[in-house]
Amino acid sequence: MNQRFFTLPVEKQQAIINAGYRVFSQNSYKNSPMSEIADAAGISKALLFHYFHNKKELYLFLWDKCAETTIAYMTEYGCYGQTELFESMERGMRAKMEIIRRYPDMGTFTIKAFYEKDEEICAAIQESYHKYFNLKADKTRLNLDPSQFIPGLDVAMMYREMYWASEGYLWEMVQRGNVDIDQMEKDFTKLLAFWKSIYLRKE
Amino acid sequence: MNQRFFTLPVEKQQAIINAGYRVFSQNSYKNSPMSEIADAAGISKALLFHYFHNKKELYLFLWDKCAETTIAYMTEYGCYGQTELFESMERGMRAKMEIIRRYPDMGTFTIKAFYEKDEEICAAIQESYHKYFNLKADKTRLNLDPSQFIPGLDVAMMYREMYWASEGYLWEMVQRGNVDIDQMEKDFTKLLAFWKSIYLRKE
DNA sequence: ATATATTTGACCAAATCGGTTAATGGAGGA
DNA sequence: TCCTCCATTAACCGATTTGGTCAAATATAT
Repeated sequence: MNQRFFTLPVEKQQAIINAGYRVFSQNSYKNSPMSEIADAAGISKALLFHYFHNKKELYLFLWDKCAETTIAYMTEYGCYGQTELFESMERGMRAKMEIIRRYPDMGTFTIKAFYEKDEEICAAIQESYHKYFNLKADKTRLNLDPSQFIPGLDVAMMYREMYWASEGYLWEMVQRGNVDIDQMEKDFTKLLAFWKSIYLRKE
Repeated sequence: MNQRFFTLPVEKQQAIINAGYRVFSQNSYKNSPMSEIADAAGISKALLFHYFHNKKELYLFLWDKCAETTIAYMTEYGCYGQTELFESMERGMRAKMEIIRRYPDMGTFTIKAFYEKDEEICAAIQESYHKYFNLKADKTRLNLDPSQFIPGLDVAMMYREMYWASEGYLWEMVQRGNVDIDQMEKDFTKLLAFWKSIYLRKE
């Protein structure tokens, strides 16, 4: 790709990136026209091809950007090395919401890219999968000492359930189109308080 | 549309319907080629146009089929008029899983269609929205007498949380591609038991 | 064999695709 | 003021694909 892309104003870079995420997340690779991405970014198709020499290059750039961005935000929000369950959950959620704020369609793109069938790119995607493999939450470090929870609680099940609920919530929000981050903050704070109120052992 | 479509063997009808749901749920309306749908259904493009005279007609047929199917399954599984919370939750989930078994991509199509921007169809979609509006779970009939739950429980929050978790779970499964209904049954049974174990007041 | 219904390959004009090229226009330095 | 440089684009390219048609081929039933 053309390195001059990085000298563009950041807002313009993000406009192009988000346009790519949007179109690629709403269509298969084959059925995602470069012209539509250019339109969504507010630039001409020729300029898009000036920065990314072909469609595959743009797609793989966006793919790498996913891993890079995720790691960056997870690090910034101190998600790694957490030992306390709810603290870990909260930091993870805040990192995710911040990513959604900057790149609303990145999450959807990531999943779609992972399952993309087109032979022109699926090889390259699967090859670099290890970049994502590393991110898998290191639950091993979590302190899941049962004594902090209500007696007889199935801790593993609780963990899965909380994960599904937060995914379901985020998915509902993203699907809706324009995401209201402030509302999401409030909702998630309430959700977290709710979890604590029912799962933690009361004195 | 050509009424002879309904004289086809049911499996063939479903193959065509599922092909439509698949392609339309993975691409925007404009970027969904009829040829791709025909290929996915295992028939020729000409035959597809024989049953559905144009793309819009097929799309709107599939849209109506969503509402019709949902109502049919919800009725069959006795989802309406339930008063007990977990019973209602279980029946709803089983109906949804059964829909996924027959039409794996219908749910994704429904949401995508609802937010579709293409002016050729978005008018027609929004117009017939009332068909879906009726389905909204009639929570009013639910018996949410707090005495059955653990003391101090935020019942509304519990309800939302359970909804998000089941949506998040289903979404994860559908996204994965080939859905394993048996596994889903097991997972959901465990999930339901878990909810009861933590939310219901113990004697 | 004949009549009828199902299914398709081949075809169409028009649009769109990924990608290129030559030109435009504006900012900065001399 | 003129020149250079570079971001930006309109116009263009050949190739492919699009939504949609049609006549012919095939299967089915009588």
